[in-house]
Amino acid sequence: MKDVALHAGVSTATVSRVLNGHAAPTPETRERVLAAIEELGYRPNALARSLRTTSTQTLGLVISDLLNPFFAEIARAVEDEARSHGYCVVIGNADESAEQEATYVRTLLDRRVDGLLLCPATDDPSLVREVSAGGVPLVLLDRTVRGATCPVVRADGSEALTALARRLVGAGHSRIGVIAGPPDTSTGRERTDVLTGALGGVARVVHGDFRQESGSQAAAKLIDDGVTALVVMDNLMGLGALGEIRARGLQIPHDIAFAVFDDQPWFPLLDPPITVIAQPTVEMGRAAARSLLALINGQQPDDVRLTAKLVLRGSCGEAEL
Amino acid sequence: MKDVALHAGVSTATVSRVLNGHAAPTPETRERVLAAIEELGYRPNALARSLRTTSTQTLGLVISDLLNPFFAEIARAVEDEARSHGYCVVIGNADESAEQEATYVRTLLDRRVDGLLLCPATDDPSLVREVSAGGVPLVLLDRTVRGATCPVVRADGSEALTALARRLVGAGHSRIGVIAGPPDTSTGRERTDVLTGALGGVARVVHGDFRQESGSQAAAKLIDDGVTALVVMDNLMGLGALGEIRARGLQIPHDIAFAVFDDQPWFPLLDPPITVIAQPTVEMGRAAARSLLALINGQQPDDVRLTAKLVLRGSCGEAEL
DNA sequence: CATAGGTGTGTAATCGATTAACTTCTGCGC
DNA sequence: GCGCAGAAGTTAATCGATTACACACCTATG
Repeated sequence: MKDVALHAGVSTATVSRVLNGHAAPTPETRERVLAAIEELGYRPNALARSLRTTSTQTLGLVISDLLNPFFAEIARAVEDEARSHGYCVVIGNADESAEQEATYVRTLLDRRVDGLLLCPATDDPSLVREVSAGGVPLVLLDRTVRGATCPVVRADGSEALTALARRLVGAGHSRIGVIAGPPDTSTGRERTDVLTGALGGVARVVHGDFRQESGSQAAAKLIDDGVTALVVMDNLMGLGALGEIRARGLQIPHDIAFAVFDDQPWFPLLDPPITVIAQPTVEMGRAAARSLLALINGQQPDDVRLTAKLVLRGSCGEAEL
Repeated sequence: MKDVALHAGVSTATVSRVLNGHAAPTPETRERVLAAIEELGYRPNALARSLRTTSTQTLGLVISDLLNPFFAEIARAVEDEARSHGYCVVIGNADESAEQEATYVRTLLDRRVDGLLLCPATDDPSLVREVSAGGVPLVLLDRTVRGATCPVVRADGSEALTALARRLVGAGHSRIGVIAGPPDTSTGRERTDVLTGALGGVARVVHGDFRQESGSQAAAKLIDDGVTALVVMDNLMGLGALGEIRARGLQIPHDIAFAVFDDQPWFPLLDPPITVIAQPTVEMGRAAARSLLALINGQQPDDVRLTAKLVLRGSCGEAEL
């Protein structure tokens, strides 16, 4: 920057003003400075700027698994929305581990992100408190924690789950397997509670860890237990469960009815296509980014609750109804 | 930091020395400083540190599409490897657009990443030159550009493609559709060249843009053209092509043989399971990160060329052979 | 007992920007 | 011709770290 100033025969202050579109400089001076910048191929150092202004124009996003298309889609949406407001997004992969999550959150805070979007790995509120204590704007996404005091953006699947339960029971299933998420995540618990509530006594619940492998294991257990329908609470576990069903040569929906929470582009391609509860991932990501930006600008955004929708495709024997 | 120094009754220099595990401080001083840090909940400002040291301990990764599981997996691997060496990764989403790619690259450079990993959207070398001119370590991943002078990490599918071609021709197909990537990407061209070369005159090539929609359109065109086999050069286009095949009620492999470049976890679940050429994504990501770190440390890593493997599953009528 | 050599700390310059406060210059009114 | 307002630009402090150099103190040595 000093070089540019020298080259243009002005002071660094003037260069800075030109760069930031500030009040003062004469059109003529401005030209000279821009020419010098061009000629020297100068690019301002974002670190120095941020240090001075205490604003990095960056949001942090900590998710539990980049490989899960659900989170990938959310990340993409967050990024789009952020970019359209001049912000960058730094993504952190917690790998469903509370420790890694904490590590990432601290790293991001150390780098002075202007705000943080978090999909908490567990419902333990201590990390959230730590962030809030540091005064950094925080929005929770997809999952919440106990006694959260910050805005939360999530999808509400109650209606869809209830409708699904009604359908399964109506179709005569009297032993229905539920592959749930970890009981220490809000989504793991809430979805399961709603579904088992709606199913009455016919539900058999096994908890997985939101990963493919746990899906197949849980499916194996439930099938051995004689269930005639399987509802899986996450797409990766759904993938695992499907594998197990295939491996055993069971026919969907004849031998077993099947449904998954969270849609995937390839679900319609299976035979039969998979019935799902689809979450509005893009809207969730955008809404979360918007809430965070509002928070950064000193506003107090409300919680956002979007509704997930039941999409009937055939894997629960809809044709037969 | 000044507060910590005051609190511990030492100078900021000493605090810094304790923080960085430097030679000097007495165990006793060290204790006092650590206690003060603890008490005040002090965390060093990474921006200031980076400004001073000109090292951010951060790698930039610019990929063309986070929603493509292929890139998501690579990103994940890069991140793992980087983290294990104490580096963070900032991911940028170019959306298969050269402009956005350039924007992201510049943003990352402005933030002074220590090195850059790039999956170039086109084979135009100007952006690569720009980065190199800035003296920032750069490694290309998955794709290369014309006259690249930096290390490149990619998967070689020649053998697999040749084997696949032999199989299809051997099975009697005389009109084989190829859905290729954009001709201005190195992978788009090279894979297609190898395959069409091995197929002789029976290939019908349509170029897509690595997105689902273009896959269905290309498939429609080729099927109308009467092909009896379809090879798709990327998993997203493969998804689109599959959709088109299903929509037309065609049976794989009876009515049409089908294969995809790049494996996906759900391909084995289809009926029949999809024959693919599997790329070693995780190894690609790790290797790229390692090459970049080597470059940062002043070494001169070689290009890395991993081999993609043909996985026969049935969608090309393997059972009948 | 002066002197050299080590140790542990402190002082202050530095990284590259932003910006408050100040200087200079121009033009205008009386 | 003097004073003064307002515009254009400069000087220098600042953000929060790192680190070269200086300094004080201590011990071993000739």
